Parts: sequence; structure tokens; C-alpha cells
Amino acid sequence: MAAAKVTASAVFRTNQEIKLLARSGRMAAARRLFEEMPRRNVVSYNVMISALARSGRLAEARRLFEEMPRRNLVSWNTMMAACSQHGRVEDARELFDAMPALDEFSWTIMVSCYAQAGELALAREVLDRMPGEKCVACYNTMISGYAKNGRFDDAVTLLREMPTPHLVSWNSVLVGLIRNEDISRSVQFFNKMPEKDLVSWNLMLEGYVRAGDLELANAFFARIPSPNVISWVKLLNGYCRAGRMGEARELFDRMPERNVVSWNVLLAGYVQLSHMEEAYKVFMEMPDKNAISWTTMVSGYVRAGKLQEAKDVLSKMPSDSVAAKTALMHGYLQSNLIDDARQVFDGIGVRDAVCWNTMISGYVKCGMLDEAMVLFQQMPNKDMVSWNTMIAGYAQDGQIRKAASIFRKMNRRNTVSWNSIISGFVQNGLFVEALQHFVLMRRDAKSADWSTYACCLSACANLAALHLGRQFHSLLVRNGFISDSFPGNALISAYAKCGRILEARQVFDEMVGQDIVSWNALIDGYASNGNGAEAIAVFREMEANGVRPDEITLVGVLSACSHAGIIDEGLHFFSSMIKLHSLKPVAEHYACMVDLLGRAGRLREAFELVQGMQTQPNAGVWGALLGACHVHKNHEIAWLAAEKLFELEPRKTSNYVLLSNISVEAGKWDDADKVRFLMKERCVYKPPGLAGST
DNA sequence: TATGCGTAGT
Repeated sequence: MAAAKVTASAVFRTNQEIKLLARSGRMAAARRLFEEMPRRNVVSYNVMISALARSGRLAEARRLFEEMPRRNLVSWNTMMAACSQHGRVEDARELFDAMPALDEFSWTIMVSCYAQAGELALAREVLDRMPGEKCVACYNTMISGYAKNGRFDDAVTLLREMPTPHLVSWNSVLVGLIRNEDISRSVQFFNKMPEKDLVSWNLMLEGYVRAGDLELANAFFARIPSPNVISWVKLLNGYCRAGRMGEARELFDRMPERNVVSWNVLLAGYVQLSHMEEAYKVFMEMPDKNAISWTTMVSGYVRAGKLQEAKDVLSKMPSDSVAAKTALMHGYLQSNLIDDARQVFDGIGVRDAVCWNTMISGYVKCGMLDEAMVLFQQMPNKDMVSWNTMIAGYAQDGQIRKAASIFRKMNRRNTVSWNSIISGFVQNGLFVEALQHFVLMRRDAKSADWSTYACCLSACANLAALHLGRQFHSLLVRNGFISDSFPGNALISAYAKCGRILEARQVFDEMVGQDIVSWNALIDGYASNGNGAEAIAVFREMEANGVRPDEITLVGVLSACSHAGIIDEGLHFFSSMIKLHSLKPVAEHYACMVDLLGRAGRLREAFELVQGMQTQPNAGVWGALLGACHVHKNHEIAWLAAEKLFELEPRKTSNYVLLSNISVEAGKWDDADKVRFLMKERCVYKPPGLAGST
């Protein structure tokens, strides 16, 4: 009897010790202690499962859950919470449905899991199904879910509906307002709260810091009844983010109490500015460092392009940190050192999703899609980012069918998934598919963002679908995206490409932040609608507004000159491009110039310009020359251009047809025969029913 | 006696 009591208290003490070790990040020691226990009870297993999940080892946690000899309600709840923490919504739901009994924790975890995944309707369904009197935590979880997703009205309604709102309920709404950077509504709400605690005060302080007014934040800080280290950290963070490191350091030195977080914030401040000497001094000064401190240093050196230093710091780190190693890996990938990155990746024992995704996206970015796919298939717990990376990767590589097949295999999709596939279709010229997927996206109840609208407008533009473009325009207005410059620019292009240049101009004029892309879209719009003079006028207007032209601007301007037949001005813009704007002309500019000179019949000059090009002329340039030769019946230069074109595009029928026509029109029947022979030799066939040039 | 849910900091 006495021996049993001793054993029970030993188990109790060891359970506590495991928890403490795990909470301080010493997982290996915690695991060892658990393995070496002579006797374990349910709680030992529960503690270990929770610890494993919190340190990113979900698979191990699950294994232990399956293996444990006896489970209680807490074991089930712990496992559910573990799945929820890792975004495994389906797994959590499966456990929830399979549990022998449910308590208020089970219900709350399920609500929290759905809310975190953005599935608010499902979260609400669970809350509503909860029998008897619902607990405060469950209400708070739902309120927090609404608030963090910007649905304040729903959050406040539920707050009013619940029988006994708690201070935490109010704070849950406040955090949503603060994160949404709605400062005036935050202040209003804060003042209306029936009671406030330090959490409320600290949230409001964060609101002022986010609003970027540090003087106001400082004044508010002075009003906090008894600020704690978190209050100080929030203010310190404000100065660090603003790059005001002198004041930040002063504030830091005045802090009555410092912990590892405050040190980390100061360190991150110097790192952000790439002040690595200062950062290193702070790093050495720190009384204790956690994994975040080390990761901050490593990623700081990576940002500063000092990969050797990053590697050296990492090698001095006493414990293992996936995040720190991933930071170094990221650095190697940015410098295209794929093999070095892979070596780091292979050396990481327990990889988290960020680690896998970093390596996968590294492969994708340098076009190594096969390698990316192998890793993607090996990855045990793929998250949304993994899937989206592969979709975007294949789409950008022109493999849109593969992208679409991956997209179809996804169980759940978020806005980014939809945007990736829609933008993929647009990039690959499949505009109708892009718009069809927009319809499917709305059926999936996923909300479109500015990127969705920009892609869809671009699809409308390319289809010259004016009516649809107008519908997207009104959707943009209704959803409040109209002042953002990116979809605004897409809208300008859409109207311009549909021939509605006046509407394009109107959108441009009503836009808040016109950028270089907006100006380019307008100039190109006038040029491609045949209004060269107006395009040039807009270009002048842009210069007068102090906006510096880029390469794309000049393509628009030069093609405007070409369409309008303004030869001398075109030549002037072309030379000013290098001299005045220090822009390097590329093939597109030369193609415009060839077109310009060609239209004026100055074929010899055009040919000489091409021969003098710094870079290799592409098919666009030679094609423009061949086209001009056709118009002006220059048989000799036509052959020179065509021979180059045949090298670049040996199987493009229209080039052969054009050259054949030119030869025939010049009465050179032998040459026309020669072209026909070439076509036969290269198995190029004129499509039936296609007479003349294409 | 412990373990699992809801609000603030890197």
C-alpha cells in the first residue's frame, strides 16, 4: 500500500517534470524522461502527446495516442487540440465524431479548429449544436473567430446574445478590430467596454502602434494603470519597426523588467535595418537566448547577404532549431545555391511545414519542377501553402494541365489556391477557363481579393469581353477594391483592350494611387487603339507629373509613334531612351523601331538598326522587318529577314507563306519555288483554306 | 495533486 503511494507520487512528479522540460523547449530531455519511466499513467501519455504536438511532432503524438493502453476524455481532447494546432481540420473532426463522450472542452476545440481554418459557418454550426448551457470559452472562441476574420457585426451580435459575457469576450472583439487596423472603431469600442484589464489596455496600445503614431502611442502608454513587460514590448516594437533604434534602445534601457522577448524585439530591430554589428553586440549581451533569438541572427545575416556568418552563428547554436536551419536554407536558395540548401534540408531531423515548403518553393523558383514534385509527394502533412506552391509553379512553367490536376486533387482550397489556378489559366492564354474558375470559386464561397479581380479583368481584356469587364468593375466597386492600384490597372487595360479608351481614362482619373503600371496601361491603351498622338500626350503628362518611365512605357510610346506614323519623334524617343532615361532597349523596342521605319519605307535603315543591335534580335524583330518588306515590296531584304526567321521559328507556316507571296509579287518565280521546296523539306504545310499571308 | 478550450509580446 505504502509502495503504491510512493509510485503514484513519483509518477506525478515525473509528469510535472516532463511538462516543464517540454515548455522550456527541451524536447529531447522530456522524451527521454518519458521513455525511462518505470510506470506511466494516462496523464503521462496526455502530457507527452501535448508536448509532442506543441513542438511540431504531430505524427509522433498521433502514434502515442494510438498506442496508449487506456484513454480518458482528456486524451481525446488533447489529440483533437493537436490536430487543430496543425490545421488538420478533417482529422480533428474525425476524432470529435468518434469520441465516446464530449465535454465542453471538446466542443470548444472543435469550434476553435474550424474558426482558425476560416470555416466560420462550420464553427457556428458546432456552437449551435452544443447541448445545454454553452460555456463562456466556447462563445469566446466563436467571437474571436468572427473578429479575426473581420466580421465585427457578427462578433458583437454574438457577444450581446450570450448570457454572461466575460471580459475575455470583449477583448476577443477588440483584438479583431486592432488586427484589422480600424483605429477609430477600436477606440470607440475600447471606450465603451464595461470593464478593462491589462490585456485590453495592451491591445489598444498595439492599435496606436499599428497606426504608426508613436507619439500618440507613447501618450497612451503613460495612461496604462500598471504596464507590464508586454506593454513595454509593444511600444518597443513600434520604435523598432519605425527604424528609430536610438529611441528604441533608450526605451529598452528604461524598462523595469526585461525578458528574452524584449531582447529579441530589440535584436530584430537592428536586424531589420541590417545593422549586423549592433545586432551582434546585443546578441552577445543577452542573458539568455531562445530559438527565436538564434533564428533572428541567422536570418539577419542572410538578409545582409552574409551567408558564411549565418552558417557560423548556426553552428554555435547549442540545441536544434528547424526555424534557424530553415532561415539558412532560405539564404542558400536566394543565392541559387540549391545543393547547399538541400544539404541543410537533409540535415534537419524533424521538419515542419515551413521547412518543406521553403525547399519546395526553392526548387520551383529555379525551374526544377521534377525535384519539387518529388519532395511534395514525400511531404507527410502538406498544408495549403505546399499545394498552392506546386500549382503556381506548374502554371508559371507553362504546364497548366499539371497545375489544374493538382488543383483538382485538393480537399480544401483557400483564396490563394483559387488565385493561383485562375492566374495560371490567364498566363497560359486560357481566358475562358480562368473566368469559369472564378464562377466555381464563388460557388466554393471563397472570397475574391484584388489579385482575383486583376486576373479576371486581364482575362476579360484578352477576350475583349466588355460586358464581363463592366460586371467585374461593379464587383470591384461593391467590394471596396477600387482604390487599390493593382486591380485598377487591370481595369484600365481591360477597358483599353475592349476599345473603350474613354472609360479607361475615367478609371485612371478616379484612381487614388496611380503608379507606373497605370500610366503604362493608359499609354498602351491609346497606342493600340490607334490614337498615337494622345498616347504621346499622356506620356508628356506623365513626365510632367515627375513619374520616371520604364522599359514598358517606351514600348507603348514607340508603338504609338509607329501607329501614328510620327517618324522623327519616334527616333527622338528611341535615342532619348538611352541618353535621358538610361533605359536599355530590348528586342520589343527594336521591333517597334523596325515597324516605325518600315512603315515609312525606310527598310535599309531598319535593317541596319537590327544589325547593330546589342542583343540577339528575336522573331518579333525579324517578323516586323519581313512584314514591312511585304508592304513596300522589298524582295531583297525580305529574304535576309526570312532566313533569320526560319532559324528561329522553323515550323511557323505564316513566315513561309509571306516570303512566297513577296517573291511572287516581285515576279521572282524561282524564289517562290525555293520557298515551297523549303516547306516540303521541313514538313511545314500551309493549312487548307488559308490563302495569302496570315 | 496533474493533462485538454477562449483575450495581449519576438
